[in-house]
Amino acid sequence: MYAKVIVDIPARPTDRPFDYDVPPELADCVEIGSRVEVPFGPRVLHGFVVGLAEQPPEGLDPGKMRALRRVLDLTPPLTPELVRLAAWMSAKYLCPATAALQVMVPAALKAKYDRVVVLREDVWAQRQAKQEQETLVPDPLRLELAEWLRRKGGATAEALLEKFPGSAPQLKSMLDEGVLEEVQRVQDRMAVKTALTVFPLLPEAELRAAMDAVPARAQKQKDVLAFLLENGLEPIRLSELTQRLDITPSVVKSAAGKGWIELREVEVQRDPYANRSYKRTAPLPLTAEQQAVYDTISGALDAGRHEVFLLQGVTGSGKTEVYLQTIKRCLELDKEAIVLVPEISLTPQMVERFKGRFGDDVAVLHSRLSHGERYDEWRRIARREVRVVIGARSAVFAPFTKLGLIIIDEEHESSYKQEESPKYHARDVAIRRAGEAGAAVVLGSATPSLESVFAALPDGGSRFKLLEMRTRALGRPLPPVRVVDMRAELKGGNRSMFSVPLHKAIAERLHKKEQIVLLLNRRGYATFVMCRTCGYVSGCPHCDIALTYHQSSRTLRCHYCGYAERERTACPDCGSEHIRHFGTGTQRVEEELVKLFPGIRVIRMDVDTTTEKGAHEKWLTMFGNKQADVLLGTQMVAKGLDFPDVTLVGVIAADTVLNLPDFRSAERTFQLLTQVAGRAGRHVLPGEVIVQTYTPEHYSIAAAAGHDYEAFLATELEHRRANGYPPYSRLINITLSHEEVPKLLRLSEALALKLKELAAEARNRGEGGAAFEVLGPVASPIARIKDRYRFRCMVKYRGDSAASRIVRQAVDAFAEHVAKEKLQISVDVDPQLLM
DNA sequence: AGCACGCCGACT
DNA sequence: GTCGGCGTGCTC
Repeated sequence: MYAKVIVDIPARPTDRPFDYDVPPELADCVEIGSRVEVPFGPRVLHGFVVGLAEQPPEGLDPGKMRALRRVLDLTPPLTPELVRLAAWMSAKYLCPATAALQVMVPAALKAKYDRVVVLREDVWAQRQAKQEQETLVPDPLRLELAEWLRRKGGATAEALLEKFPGSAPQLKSMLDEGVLEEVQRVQDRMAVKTALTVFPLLPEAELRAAMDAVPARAQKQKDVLAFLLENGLEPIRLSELTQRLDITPSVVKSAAGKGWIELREVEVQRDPYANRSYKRTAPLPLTAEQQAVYDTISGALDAGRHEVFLLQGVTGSGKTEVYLQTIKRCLELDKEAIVLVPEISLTPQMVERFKGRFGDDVAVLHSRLSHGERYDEWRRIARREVRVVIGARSAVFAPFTKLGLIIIDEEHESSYKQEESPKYHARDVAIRRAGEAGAAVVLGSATPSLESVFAALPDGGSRFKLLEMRTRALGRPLPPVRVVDMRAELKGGNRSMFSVPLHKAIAERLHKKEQIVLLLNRRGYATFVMCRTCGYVSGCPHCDIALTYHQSSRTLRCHYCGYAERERTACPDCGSEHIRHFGTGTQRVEEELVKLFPGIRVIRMDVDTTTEKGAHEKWLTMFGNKQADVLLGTQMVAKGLDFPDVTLVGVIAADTVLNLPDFRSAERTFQLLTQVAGRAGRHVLPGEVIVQTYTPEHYSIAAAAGHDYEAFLATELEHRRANGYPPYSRLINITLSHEEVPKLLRLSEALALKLKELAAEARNRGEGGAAFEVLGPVASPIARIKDRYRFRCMVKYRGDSAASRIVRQAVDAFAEHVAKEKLQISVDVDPQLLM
């Protein structure tokens, strides 16, 4: 048997399958999706099997073929379906196939390569003999070194030098002589957690007899046997047994020595939710609107039909309940379901609802899990122990085989796009995967992305089916939104960051002991340092970007290259001491709140206060317990929170995002305002929203204030159409970088030309490439990172997928420049951030 | 991506 | 004469 293997070198020349001979003893356990260890040139690598054949591959000298060394897992971590999905991703997002495969498995399965020094015993023995013959005095350090390495079986050079300081010359000479050899070792990071478990060895009658024969002075051992008999001879964890009987492990070990029981290492799972119990909840009765939506989706589920539903429901319309019941239907059909939520809304509140409804049938995947925990959750999925997965972006790759439904909550969220390679969009991957599996997709949002809404319109080909829920489930009206013109406030002499109406509303809520959510809509939430005398801003010497201030270490750091410097007390340009860091903004708001309302209790949520693990949860719980009056934060307070006593939502400055040079800025502003407005008055108490802005007339702000998605949509679609932006076109961003500007400019222009040529050729052959436009090259918004200058070409196209192919051809044509002239090219298909 | 192979300058 | 610089080419 022969296998095609993608090796884990994410580079262009190795981005293709390599053929290997499968030795007969491995033939039974190699499958498509298996992780294998293969020889590759002088090295040993990990790879994924993507093809199997009985016949040797054609066109390859059979003498060149080498054999798989081993199969790394008992069962393949990927299904053939996921392997096909990876191939599609590789073609669509122009990433190496191995990058797509790797992103599908937990990090614990990623190979870690390290170089270790090992002793060549044969060569060493030879040298020893020769030295003895020549009666030379051996170097004691060499002897020690060799002996240590023999015992340890190898060590990294660093570990060796740490153990034997000053042994560098010996190390070097021994390597030169071939006594020591440096080899590459592959490490499996997968660590299965085990626990010692007690197993009875004898059948019941014999065990009982043994117990009766235990002498009185071994009372504790007797207790152990009694306990096991009482519990029907069930194996039990050693830790639990010692705890229950209040004995030490030595008691159990003695008993094991008598041959009554045995202790074995048994794999256990780290269940991060093990110590919590969830109250089981029953489905709630659906409103007529919810019922209609449910019926439509379950129609597709029952028929096993692939269909994409766009569920647009106002905030508070009860989308989650519809999800839960739809999943239930899916499970009744013996199919599996994936739920994607933005990382930020994967809160305990959300997890609780799913655990409460489906209990142990749910696995939760999110970034707060440790590698080990994540791996364990993933294994529960792979082993078919759960049928529902809820998680962030990468949960779309859950290794299910009977997938019936994928739900994407808050589908407009930009966090579904991965910003590192592979730069995939979970929504598009989900639709592709569901298409192949015959599964339904539900995209839920109160403020769907323009792309998705367009896909539901006849103009967009009616690829999605629109389902609407226009009323809130608890019958509460959407809260009134009051827009305050900050220009007028300024004219009226109010220079504070709180307008008169907001100030008054806060005071009122404090008086009534109701709660307030304040949003400071600041992008990047970065703090930078500026001189108030000359305007100097501390920038990174290697990148064209301002340094950000890190309070914990009192340093200025670059987010792009990691450069760091100490906080300054004087301006390096003019020497002035009026240099200060401009806080997150939330800090300043907090200060002013405390000044204006003495005694006010504020919880501030921003990067400074939420980096610690579990901090998020802690603050929200405190707020939920009414230990604070105000929850003040950045975007993170806008999502998914549900606190009954919140009756006021204030937006300090609505237009900060609006002024960014990105065609999606109006869309983002509208979405954010709508989301945050939805936090108010969700329960009995009526809510109110106050939005402060310098551009109250902007349609995104006006429409959000009127809860009028249609109005926003109409204006925005027209705007996009007029400018040829998505959804009326699609984009591919190609960033080139080089250390020298002239060369970079020349190569960028050559690439743009090549793209145009290839598009023209494709058009002539009738293979697509229509409406394929190349914009640029222009300098990237961040014109330099890590001392490399950056230019970008934007490809704007309509319709089919030929564009990815054309871009790939162009990039391939530049492979030589990449290799020889240190040019770097990075491609982002469907970019979400143009910055 | 690594690593080997291979071809030209400053040293015992 | 040799050691070693890193350019280029290959890995089933």
